[in-house]
Amino acid sequence: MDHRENALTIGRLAAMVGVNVETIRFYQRKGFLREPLRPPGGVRHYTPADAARVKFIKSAQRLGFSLDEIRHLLRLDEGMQCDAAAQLAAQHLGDVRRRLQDLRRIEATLANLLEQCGQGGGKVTCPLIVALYADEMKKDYGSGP
Amino acid sequence: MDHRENALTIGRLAAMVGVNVETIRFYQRKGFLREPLRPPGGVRHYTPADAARVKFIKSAQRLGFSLDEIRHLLRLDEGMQCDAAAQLAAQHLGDVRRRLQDLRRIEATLANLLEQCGQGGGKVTCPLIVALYADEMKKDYGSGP
DNA sequence: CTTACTGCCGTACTAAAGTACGGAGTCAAT
DNA sequence: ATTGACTCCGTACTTTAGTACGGCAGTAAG
Repeated sequence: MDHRENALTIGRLAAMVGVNVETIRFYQRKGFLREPLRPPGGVRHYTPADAARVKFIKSAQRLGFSLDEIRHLLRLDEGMQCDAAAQLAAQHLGDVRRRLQDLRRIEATLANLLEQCGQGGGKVTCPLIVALYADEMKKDYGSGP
Repeated sequence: MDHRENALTIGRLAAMVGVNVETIRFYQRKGFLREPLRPPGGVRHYTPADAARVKFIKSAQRLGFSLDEIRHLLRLDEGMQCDAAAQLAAQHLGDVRRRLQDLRRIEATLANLLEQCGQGGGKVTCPLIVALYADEMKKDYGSGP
């Protein structure tokens, strides 16, 4: 009773979640998706659960998790260990906040530089470039990765 | 009168700016650094200007410019075209702000999720994981790349 | 029956920004 | 003069997240 008409083939699954077919195959190779049921013909067909899983992956990526982190999350999902997931997420939140700080600093610097660029009408040297060269004095190299 | 004692060799330059020797060579291959003076022996030695240039690159990277963008910046530097540099920077500022927005959204979501994780003491399902699965409903796939 | 469309598969390729390696050559000091 | 550290050079490898390619098989329509 598995009328193949509306079977969820790889192509349909891919279209459904908005990814490339190759991406599905890639996830499978990497173990993010289990090998789905495969009736005699050899054509895999997927379940809505598979679609959900891929969507999960994509959602987590949108939240900035790497595939490696997502792999953990999925493992946790299998066991539903809330606290472990929360810990992972907390760690990730820390990362996100650090990146946020960096970006804010960058934004301020760039905006500032651009403002100066606009102002100095008669100056010969570009404040942006000068600032980048000057920046070297204010940073300590060797501490950062 | 180039007493080799304190000549800026590749190793010293690298240590000075806090990068790997191979990175210097890499920059050279990619045209970010000109081939430096090379007295008979074959050992390059660099000038403080080279160090400044590498530091420029690293500073710009800290501001989130890619090497490709930095290449432009450096070309502009050679001609000191302030307005072109400003335009490039403005464009980049736009990028930075977009990334900032994304990150802020991510931060809010994660923080929210974590808060819920802490609250629900007796719940079986993890809000984080559930939310990631649920997230699929709120996003439109197919519009983004 | 032929053409077209999918699906399946392994393999190879992409981009970015380096890192690592192995065999020479060179330099300063012991 | 020989050691040990450093340089030079080209080539190959790394990571992340996929994409692309080319050949073959099964199904559906004309």
